Amino acid sequence: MPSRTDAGLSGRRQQAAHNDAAILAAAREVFLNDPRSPIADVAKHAGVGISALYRRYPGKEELLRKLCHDGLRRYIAEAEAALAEPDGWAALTGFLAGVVDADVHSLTVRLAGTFTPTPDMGADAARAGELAAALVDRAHADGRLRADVVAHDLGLVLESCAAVRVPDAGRTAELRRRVLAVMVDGLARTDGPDLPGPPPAPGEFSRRWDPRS
Amino acid sequence: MPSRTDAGLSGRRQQAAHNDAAILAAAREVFLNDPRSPIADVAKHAGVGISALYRRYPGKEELLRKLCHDGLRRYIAEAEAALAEPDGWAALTGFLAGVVDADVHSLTVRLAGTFTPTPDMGADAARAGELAAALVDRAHADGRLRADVVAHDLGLVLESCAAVRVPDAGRTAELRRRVLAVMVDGLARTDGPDLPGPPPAPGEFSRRWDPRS
DNA sequence: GCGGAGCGGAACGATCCGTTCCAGTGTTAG
DNA sequence: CTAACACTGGAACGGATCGTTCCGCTCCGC
Repeated sequence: MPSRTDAGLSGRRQQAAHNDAAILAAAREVFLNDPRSPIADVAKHAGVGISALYRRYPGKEELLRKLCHDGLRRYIAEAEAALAEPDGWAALTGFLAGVVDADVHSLTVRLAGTFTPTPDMGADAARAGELAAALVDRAHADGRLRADVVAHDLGLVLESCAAVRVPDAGRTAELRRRVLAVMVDGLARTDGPDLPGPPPAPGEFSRRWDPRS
Repeated sequence: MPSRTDAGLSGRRQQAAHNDAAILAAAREVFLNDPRSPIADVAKHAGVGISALYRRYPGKEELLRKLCHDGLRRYIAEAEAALAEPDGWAALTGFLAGVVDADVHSLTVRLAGTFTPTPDMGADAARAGELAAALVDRAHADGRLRADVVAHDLGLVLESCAAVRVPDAGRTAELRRRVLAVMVDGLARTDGPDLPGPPPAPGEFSRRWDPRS
């Protein structure tokens, strides 16, 4: 065995490790573009055959689950990193920008429903919710966040930003930043009237993670 | 023949007229929920058989085209109605609210690409673009609209709002209004920094209407 | 040199969906 | 009153799609 870690491999093993990454990257790109894409498109996009894919994942569902769970973990990581920021308002806006840039919400939202979630994912989703609530609380404490904004409004904001999509990925990121800037300024307005309608309820967006149906 | 108009019919003709409306309403609901729904779902949802559908439309594509074109016409009507408003800012916000409430953007955007557009639709799309530009110009003239907002930013806003979707249609409308309120306040901010990134270019969103591919 | 891990891609079977077709039914013209 | 017939519901068909399996090949690693 060449080494104890996966680094510094050569020959066949190196190609396998490369394919690992290529398949995941291709899957992200393809399924982000259209969650119902055939699995063959992922293989083609990764420049590998279908076998290389089925060697790593038992089926399509497992691949989607992994992609989605990775996105959820990234969401949590962004939230934790943001909470390290001392300024509550900067933490919140930085978190939103990070999640939007990483295209995490597309990953989790657009893929949800295409597979049956695991209990693990439910737990992570719960943790993500707590972190988001903490970010909102801190922003409120700073007095910079519109008073009647609740934690679940973040889901609304992220979903809205994720909807922006053009063929070019880089351009998509730019346009999303633009939309986010508008929304952040809207969230920052503290002298305006109350937001209309009942705020989003907990179940309205997180139901996707219930391990059923 | 019972009458010269379609009003006041009876018997079989009345049922036919009723089916006309039921099919269109069902198609709107079903295809809005998922543009790739099978045509049989539309018939089931309308409480009619598949024949009733094929009697009215030569195929699925024509139905989608009609739905989409209707949405586009509604967009134009909303814009024209808004332009009658003397206050430029109220015209713009009223237009946005009208389009969001009517779920027009979902209708046009989510259905685009599922059929080949007609030249007529291209012309209407161009007119819609002109009206949107006029609304933005007037809001700018009032000094209430953020300076670096361009006409095509409206597409961004509408697309973002249309992304909000929960199983219940009424609740969806409420949540969209909430998101729109945030964005409108963001658009109203005139003392902030410039919006990031190059603004949306004309072709980036209207390409859908080109009668090709 | 050899065993086998890893691979590419053809083949298969199931499912889905648009469209066609046919038999039934109530209406309306004469 | 009755004979067309406009309209309908839904079964049946054929084509397309897609997830998965399988087979033969290559080339690393011992």
